[in-house]
Amino acid sequence: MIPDVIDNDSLAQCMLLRKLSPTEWQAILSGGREHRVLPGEYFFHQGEESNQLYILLAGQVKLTQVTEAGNQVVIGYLRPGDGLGIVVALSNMLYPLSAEAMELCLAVGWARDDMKALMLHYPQLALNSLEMVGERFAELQERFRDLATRRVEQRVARALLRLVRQFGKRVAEGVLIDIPLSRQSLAEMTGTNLYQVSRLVSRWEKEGVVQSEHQRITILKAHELVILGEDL
Amino acid sequence: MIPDVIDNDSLAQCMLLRKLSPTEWQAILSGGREHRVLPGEYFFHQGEESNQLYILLAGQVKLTQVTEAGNQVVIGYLRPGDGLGIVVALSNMLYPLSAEAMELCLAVGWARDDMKALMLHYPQLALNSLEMVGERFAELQERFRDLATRRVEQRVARALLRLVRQFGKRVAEGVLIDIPLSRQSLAEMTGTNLYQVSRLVSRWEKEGVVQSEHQRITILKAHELVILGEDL
DNA sequence: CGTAAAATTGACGCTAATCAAGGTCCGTGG
DNA sequence: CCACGGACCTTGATTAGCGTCAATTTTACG
Repeated sequence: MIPDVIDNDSLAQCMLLRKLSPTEWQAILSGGREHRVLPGEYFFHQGEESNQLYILLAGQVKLTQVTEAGNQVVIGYLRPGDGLGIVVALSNMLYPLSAEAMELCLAVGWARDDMKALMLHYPQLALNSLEMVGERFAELQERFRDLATRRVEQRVARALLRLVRQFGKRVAEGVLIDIPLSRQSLAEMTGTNLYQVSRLVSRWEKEGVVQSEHQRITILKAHELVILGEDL
Repeated sequence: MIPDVIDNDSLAQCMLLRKLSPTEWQAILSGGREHRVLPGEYFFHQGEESNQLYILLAGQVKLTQVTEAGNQVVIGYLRPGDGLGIVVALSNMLYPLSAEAMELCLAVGWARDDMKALMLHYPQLALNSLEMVGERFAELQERFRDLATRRVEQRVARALLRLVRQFGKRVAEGVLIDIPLSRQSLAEMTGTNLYQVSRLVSRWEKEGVVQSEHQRITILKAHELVILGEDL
């Protein structure tokens, strides 16, 4: 049974459950299990058998890959309402990446076969999943194109803008990216190294475009970043 | 009505229709329309409203994107059995890329809403779609990681190996990549330019790893390419 | 046979990765 | 509360990798 922590408001805005009735929510959710994951712990690791999929209800999650050579790549970050391992688990693949909780996370998890059964019974569930995957797919494609065609400066600028869209929080001076964000992670998102990122952020800070503290970046002039990202 | 050209054999191996019965195939296919697309023509263009989705039955299709700056990126190639615009159309997005027929193509196309209705009626259809998307997603993620962490030489080597897996055809000397493949296209797949690709292919040809004619590449020593792709 | 597209090769210059050295911030335990 | 260690960040110098331009050759196709 799903605890009271999961109120109807947070469920209503979850894309997986759209166009389904609250009574159907109950049926679907009771097929899953509640999971709590502590900061620093993992939902799953790259390379494991994928037999479990989740919907994140609270907390932030970081998705990373490691290459054979040991290089890390940050695939992205998740917010409440996002899905974890949905396509992967349904395709019987190994998890292609690791999902780490950046703070205390609350999620609902289903066994692969249970979710398949649910989807066969509530086809709208599968349609919603397709839509969720579609958005993620589009974003990955955009980032792929960035990596293929743009220079480091533009890629980092655009990565910051994406993070603003996802985690932006209005503050007095501008928009704060409300996750702990190291130079290293930004580099791993944009296919470069921490040195380049550090240089860029330092320069932008001198120019008054951004403002940065330890692991925190605030965008002061988003329009400037847009221009930098477009390459002119 | 779907013509006889579409025999049961080619349908049986189409992932979209797996775990469905031949009578269900008929119902699903009769909700769609047959399309023929001539070489050089397009299923759809980047930026158009996506209200149509397809399953490719015969022919090869090239997926490309253009950036604002005018750079082309090759997202990939499709074979018979692959889907076109499935996620995109179901997510009510604009087509994020263009799909060009490289030869005479035969496909079944559905209107977005018709396919949604079919999926609600035959949930297995939606599950199969999710699985198809999953594979494509994993491949894109792999290529993203390549772009983020590997040097040009490795990326091109690995792109060739992927193409071998997809379009490889055993010939006397080795494995032919059985699509017209220009240096330019190979460059657009790997985030570099035709000059680098030309140099690499020339060198590999001197070393006896590959053999190339106009727009055709044959891999003679795949294991060598694997080593090059791993970076040692 | 002529034209346009595709491919080759060399030279040059810039971008970005790498290495090194030192500074800053943070949580932990004495 | 302060000292310490580890993670995070900065900045400069160096160099390798890569993109770009230019000139030429090869190939396909009408």
